[in-house]
Amino acid sequence: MADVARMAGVSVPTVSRVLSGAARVSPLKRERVEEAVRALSFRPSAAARALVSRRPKALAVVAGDTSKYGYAETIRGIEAAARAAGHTVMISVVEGPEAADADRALRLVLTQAIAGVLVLKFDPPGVAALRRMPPDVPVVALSGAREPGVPQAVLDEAGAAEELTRHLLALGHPTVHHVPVPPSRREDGRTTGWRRALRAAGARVPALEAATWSPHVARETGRRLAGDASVSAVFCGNDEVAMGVIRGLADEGVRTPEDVSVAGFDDHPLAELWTPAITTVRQDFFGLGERGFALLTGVVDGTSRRRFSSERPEVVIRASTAPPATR
Amino acid sequence: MADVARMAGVSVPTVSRVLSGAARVSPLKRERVEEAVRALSFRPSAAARALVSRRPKALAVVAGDTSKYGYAETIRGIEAAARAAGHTVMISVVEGPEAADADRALRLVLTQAIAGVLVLKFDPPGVAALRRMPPDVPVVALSGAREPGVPQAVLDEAGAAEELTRHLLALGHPTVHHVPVPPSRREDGRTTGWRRALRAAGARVPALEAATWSPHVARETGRRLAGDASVSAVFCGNDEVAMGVIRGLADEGVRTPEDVSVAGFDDHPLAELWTPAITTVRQDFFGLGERGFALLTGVVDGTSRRRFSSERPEVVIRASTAPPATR
DNA sequence: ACTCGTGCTGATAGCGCTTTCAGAACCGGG
DNA sequence: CCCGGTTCTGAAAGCGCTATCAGCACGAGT
Repeated sequence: MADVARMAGVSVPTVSRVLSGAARVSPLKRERVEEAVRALSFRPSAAARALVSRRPKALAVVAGDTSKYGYAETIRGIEAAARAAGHTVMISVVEGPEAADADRALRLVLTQAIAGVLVLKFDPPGVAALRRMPPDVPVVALSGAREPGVPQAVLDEAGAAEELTRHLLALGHPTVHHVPVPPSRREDGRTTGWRRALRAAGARVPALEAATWSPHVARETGRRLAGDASVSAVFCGNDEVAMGVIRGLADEGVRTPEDVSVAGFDDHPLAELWTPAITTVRQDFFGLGERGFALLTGVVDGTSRRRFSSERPEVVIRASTAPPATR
Repeated sequence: MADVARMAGVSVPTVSRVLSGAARVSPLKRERVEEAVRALSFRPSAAARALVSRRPKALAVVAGDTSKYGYAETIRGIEAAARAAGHTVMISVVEGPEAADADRALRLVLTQAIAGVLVLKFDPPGVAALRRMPPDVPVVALSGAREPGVPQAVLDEAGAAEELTRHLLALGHPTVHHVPVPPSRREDGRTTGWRRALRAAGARVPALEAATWSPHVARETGRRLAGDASVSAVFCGNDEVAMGVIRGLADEGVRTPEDVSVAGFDDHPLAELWTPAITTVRQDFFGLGERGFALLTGVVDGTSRRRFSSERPEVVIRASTAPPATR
């Protein structure tokens, strides 16, 4: 910066003022400084800037996964919003549900100069990260169900799951089986909504199938379900699980939706292309990420009192759900 | 750090030595410092550290996308390797193929204190980012085809694509049509391999179908292809495109693989679950990310002279390819 | 007893920037 | 022509850490 100042014939603080755009500088000097910056292709050091100015333009995302559809889309939304606001995004993955896993992931980003942290609280590692977060770090959680505590952006999954389950019951299914994804707390919002709908309709509440994120495991579940004549509709924790279940049923000659209806969750980009096209709930993960970022900036600079941002996802009826077979 | 020093009854440099683990400190003082660090839950400032020590433990990933399967997996691999080495990962997305898009994305991370940059050169935005990279920043490119210039970790896509195309020809198909993904350079490695196999076999080289990343666009392509009796085998730029094509063919009553064989690329987690299970090429994107990180650390601290790391993906034959129909 | 390592420790000097703060330059009004 | 009020500018003081170097014990060698 001293080089730039020398070249432009001004002092270092003046260069700083031009670059940060904070204070007023005469047009002449501003012009000269900008020219020198270009000529020397000068890039200010964010490290030095963060060291002195105490409000870094960077944030960290902490998550249990980054490549699964919902996670990846949420991160994409965060990144887009952050980039638009001139913030850099750092990512740290929490490998497992233990406190030690969370500490390892957090240490990496908490030593960086960051304005705050966004935690993807979709699974046990995310919950662990949130629990281990030092109290002095601004944090916003992104999740599928509102909980007291930290500020959070949520997708009201329980409400949508309830509506989707009602849709299946309305088609005439006596009850709806459920293959959950691994819950982040005691019970996933999707499972809660499903249970609520069954209870409200006075339907039998079947035991939960084994929870999984893996479509391959879900395929096994589908095969098993094919042998159970009491199964006429299955609500899956997400679309990938639904794809596995549909495939597993098909392996055993059970057709969807003619013999068994299957519904998913998330509106995965491939859900519409699946055969049959999957009935699901459209989740705006990208928007969730954007809302999370907005919430965090509000928390950090105190411009906003808002601590919650909720959105209700939308049920999308497609071909994988139909009235029960008359068998 | 001064507080810690005071509490432990030592000097600030001694605390620094304990924390960085670089120099020798007497066990007694080390113990006292560690206790004080815990008691005060002291976290050293990475900004100050980077400012003075000049070799930051952070790196940036620049990519045209982050949520598509291959991208997300590669980033996951980078993050895992980086985290294991104590490095923080920053992410910046390049929105479009223009130099201005690249500059915007780069500015964000280049001002941060980073050891280097990993560019995902899978598409035009990635290429633009690479081109706009200042020469003084250590950089490694990750891509599907080796090119002169910067150090890079590659997946030899051309070789694998050639092998896959040969497989289709060996089944008896007179030629193989191709739906490419948008190429990062003049021509994608997958397309090159396909062309090479056709030429070597003396088969007719059909005109390329419209390039796309979108399975929905590919579905349209599939519908169109269904009307073309000369089409008996289709090699798609990736699995998602293959899924779209299969679905489009099915829309028009054309069965896969009985009427038309379809192959994909990447071994997407859902490829095996698709109906029919998709013949594809297994790409180790996670490993690509790991290799990219290793290459970058070698470039940065000069411990390694290696500038390339190449791996040959493996063809996976599944149910979507079969001998041509005798129609 | 005296020198010479050897190991550990602390004072000191920055890293590259922003933030006071005081001074210079200029304006219009009395 | 002097005054207070605006702008603008530069000198100086750090932000929190690490690197350097000198100093201090201590034991071994002469």
